[in-house]
Amino acid sequence: MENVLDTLNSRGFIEQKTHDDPLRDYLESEKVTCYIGFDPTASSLHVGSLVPIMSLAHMQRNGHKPIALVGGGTGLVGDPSGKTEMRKLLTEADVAVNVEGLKKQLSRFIDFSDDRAVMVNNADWLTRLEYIPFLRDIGRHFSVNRMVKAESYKMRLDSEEGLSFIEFNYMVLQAYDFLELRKRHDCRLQMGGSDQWGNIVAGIDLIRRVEGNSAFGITFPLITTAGGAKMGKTAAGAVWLDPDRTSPYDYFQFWVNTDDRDVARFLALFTFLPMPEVRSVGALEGADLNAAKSILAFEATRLAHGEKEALRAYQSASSMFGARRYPPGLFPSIGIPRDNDTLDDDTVPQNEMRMDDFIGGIPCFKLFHSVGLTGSSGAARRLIKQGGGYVNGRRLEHFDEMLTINDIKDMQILLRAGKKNFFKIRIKS
RNA sequence: GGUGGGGUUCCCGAGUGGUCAAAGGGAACAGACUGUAAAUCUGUCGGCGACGCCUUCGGAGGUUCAAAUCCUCCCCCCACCA
Repeated sequence: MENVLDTLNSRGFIEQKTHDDPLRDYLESEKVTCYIGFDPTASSLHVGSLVPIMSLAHMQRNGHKPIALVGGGTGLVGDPSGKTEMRKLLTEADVAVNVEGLKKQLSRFIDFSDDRAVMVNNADWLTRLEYIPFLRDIGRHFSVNRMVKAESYKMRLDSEEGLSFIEFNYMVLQAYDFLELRKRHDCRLQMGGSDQWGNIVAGIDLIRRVEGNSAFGITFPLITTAGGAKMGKTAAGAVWLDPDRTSPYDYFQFWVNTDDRDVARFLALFTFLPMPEVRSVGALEGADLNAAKSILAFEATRLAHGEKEALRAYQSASSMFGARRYPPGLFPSIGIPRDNDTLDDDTVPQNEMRMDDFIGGIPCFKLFHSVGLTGSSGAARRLIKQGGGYVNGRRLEHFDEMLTINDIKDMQILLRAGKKNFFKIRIKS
């Protein structure tokens, strides 16, 4: 079997790693256990966490055993690495709720059955630590001189805001996690975002000092879009994996809107499609790339929300924007519908209104606002004034145009804001 | 604890009595161009059925015809000193 290191490398997961050859040998010679920590700062993971998640999934597919560590303990402290501001401290209750949410989502990507992967919560050991023994046993291994020089603290040390003592301790706690997992699960590989390098190396050092064992680390590159922005953010904020926060349809659309230049890279990172097929995308140009974007979106949605939701989202998009034609040779290995017989657009945002509501007529800008297509009715006015408001495909001329029963077509009214934002009102009598 | 510097509309950041819903930049949104892309150009960018009214400049009071701007107290941040 291909070394998982090569898999990760060819797919663009690796930014930096410790011990080149020993790490390779380690991964080749045995079934290893590796871990990544996830911050329970919210009750849902978002697209920004997908790289670590996928890397764990690759590990598992290659026969290794991943540990997903949920930072129920470290979440109480807050990681300052690479951050310009201190985070709001979470309460224990918040963290506990969030941990539950994360577990559920990770299970979609990683198989936790039969001990094939493990989920742990560092609150189990961190919250029981006693200060003095901890300082004497662990703290003595850390050099403040070195910590102060760590890149991860640099930004904060240089900033106006400074670095509080609680955050300064974060590195020590994360290093301790690694040691703990080494003891409990013989885990000797930690992975994480590039901002975690300092924390990971601190753990490796600690393991060596305490146990004399060597341990390894891999970091992932920070994924940015070709436009230079941090990947995974939209106007509405983060793109969440929780379907209640970001609907499968929006999730699908997020991926469809990928920049041309990012398509192949994202297919490699965020799907399991075989690399030879991914590389073939590089040959596509212009509008043909859109088909590849649909495939990226379909696969990404399928992984996060399941096949059924992915199909629904795909079909909704097709009915709103028109069906795609796929070059026949493109991605033979996936189950995206090649014909569009069974269109079903019921994942488009929608609500129900009564026929009676339209008898007196409703000013269109009010309606745009009330269904949530705009944030205020003033914004709806602007939208329509600027020519961005549509009803059933017809551009609205005036913001105060009245919508009446005559605008109901097939017992529905389709509103559109701008090019891509649809809302369907279903009418019941 | 002392001294000094700060907290402005999503973010950065001007503004030190009226001309301020508050410069400039970024982000965002819309339009044109396109391919549900990028880049570019144009417009918008607190709320309100809206040439007017209402709410905003850390919080609470006060001075004034008039306050983001002046005064008092309080909260928070930063630097240096202790």
